Amino acid sequence: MPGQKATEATRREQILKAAYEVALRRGIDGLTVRAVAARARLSHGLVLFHFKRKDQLGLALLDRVLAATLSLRIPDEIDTISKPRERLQALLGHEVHRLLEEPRRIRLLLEYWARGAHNAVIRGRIGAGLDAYRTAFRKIAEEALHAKAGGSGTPAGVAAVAVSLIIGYPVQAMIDPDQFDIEEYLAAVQAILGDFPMAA
Amino acid sequence: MPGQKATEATRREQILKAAYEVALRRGIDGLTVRAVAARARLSHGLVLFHFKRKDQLGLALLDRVLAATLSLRIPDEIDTISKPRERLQALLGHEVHRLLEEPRRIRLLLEYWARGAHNAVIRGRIGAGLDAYRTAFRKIAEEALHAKAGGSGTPAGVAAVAVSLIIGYPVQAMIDPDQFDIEEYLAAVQAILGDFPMAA
DNA sequence: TACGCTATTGACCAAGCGGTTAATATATAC
DNA sequence: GTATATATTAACCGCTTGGTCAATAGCGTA
Repeated sequence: MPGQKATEATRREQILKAAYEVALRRGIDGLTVRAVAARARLSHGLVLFHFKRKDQLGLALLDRVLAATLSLRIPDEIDTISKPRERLQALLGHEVHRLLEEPRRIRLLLEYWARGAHNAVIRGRIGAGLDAYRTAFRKIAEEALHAKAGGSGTPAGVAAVAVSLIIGYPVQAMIDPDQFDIEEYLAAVQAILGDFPMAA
Repeated sequence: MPGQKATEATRREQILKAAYEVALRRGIDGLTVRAVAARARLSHGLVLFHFKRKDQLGLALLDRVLAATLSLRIPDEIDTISKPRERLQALLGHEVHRLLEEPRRIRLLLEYWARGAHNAVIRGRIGAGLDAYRTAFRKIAEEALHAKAGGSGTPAGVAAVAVSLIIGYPVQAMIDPDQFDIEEYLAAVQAILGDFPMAA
C-alpha cells in the first residue's frame, strides 16, 4: 500500500539525506539501497525509482561531500592580510581547523577517494574538485612566491604541498586520534613555513 | 577430487600471493574468497580451510602491505650525511620516490586505511605501523631541531608533517596522475624545508 | 464525483557472497 | 602393502544484494 506522495525534489533530498547518514555510520560498504530506504522510511524500490541505479545515488552523495569539503572559501580576515606569506600561513591553519571539525565527513571522502582507484567516474569527480581546490591555493602561492626573490618552487608545486599538509593531518588523526594534537602539528607547519620560500 | 597436497606454510604463501594480486587488480571490494581461490587455482573451500575466516585473510594481507610500505629503511648514503637538516631532506626525497615506485600498493594501503574508519582491528594495525614509521622519523627530526637554535617545533610534530608530505603526494597523484609531476612537488618541498627550522 | 496519471509498495528474481560438510585422494607411517 | 591421518574438493546452505515489475493508492483535474 503506497504511502504519501511527494515532489521529485523533496523526495530526492530526503533520500540523499538518509544516504548521507547511513554512509557516515556504516561507511560506503554499508551504503546499500535497502539501508538508505529504511533510514528514510521508504521502500527500497522507491529509492531505485528516483535514482535509477545505485551508482547514481552514490555519485550524488559524493558530489555533496565534495562540495562541503573541498570548496575553499577564504574568510575576509585572511583575505585582507597584506603580507602574502602570512596570508598563506593563515589559510593553511584555517583549513586544517575547518577539516578537523568534521572528521566523519573527511573519513567518508577518504572512502570515496580509495574507491576512485578502481572507478574512473569517482576518480574524475574527485579530481575535478581537487583541481579546483589546488587552483584556489595556487593564486596565493603565486603571490607568496612573487613577493620573495629567489624562490625556487613553482606555484603548482607549492599548492600541492599545501594540500598535502592540510589533508595529511586529519588522515593521520583518523587512525590514532589521540596520538598527537592539532596544535603540535600546526606549530610544526608554522615553524617550517615560517621562512618560506627563502629566509629574510 | 582433491589435488596435490602441500605444507601449511607454502599453501598459505600461495594463497596470500594470490590475494595480493587480486586486491591490486580488483580492490578490496573484489577481494572475495572465491576470487582468491580461482587466482591460486584452488577450491574456495580450501582457502577457508587455511584462513578460517575471510577477515583473517584480509588482515594477513594487510600485514604484508604494511611491512612493505610503512617500514622506514634508511640507506647508508643518507645515514652518513653529517648535517641533520640535509639528512632529513634526503630521507624525505628518498621516501617519496620509494612510494612512488609502487603506486598500486599505496592505493591498496589507502583502501585499508579508509576501512580502518569503521574497523577497529584494521585501524589498530595501521596505527601501530604508522606509529613506528613516525617514530623512526622523530629521531631524525630531533637531531635536526637540536642542531638549530630557536626551533619552535616538537619532534613529534615535525615527524607528523614529514609523513603528511610523504604520503600526500602519491595520494594526490593517484587521483590525477598527470596533473603535476614529482620533481615539481619535491622542488617545492625542498624549497620549504630549505630553511627549516630557522633560517641561517 | 469520477477519471487518469504516477509515485509508491511489496513480492519476486538471479547472482554472488561467506561459510559448512561429507566424501575422497594423497602423503605418510608401520 | 596396508592402514591412518588429513589436505582437498565439490556440492550445498542461508543470506544479502541490486534490480524489475504488476498492482495500487494518492493526487490533480474536469
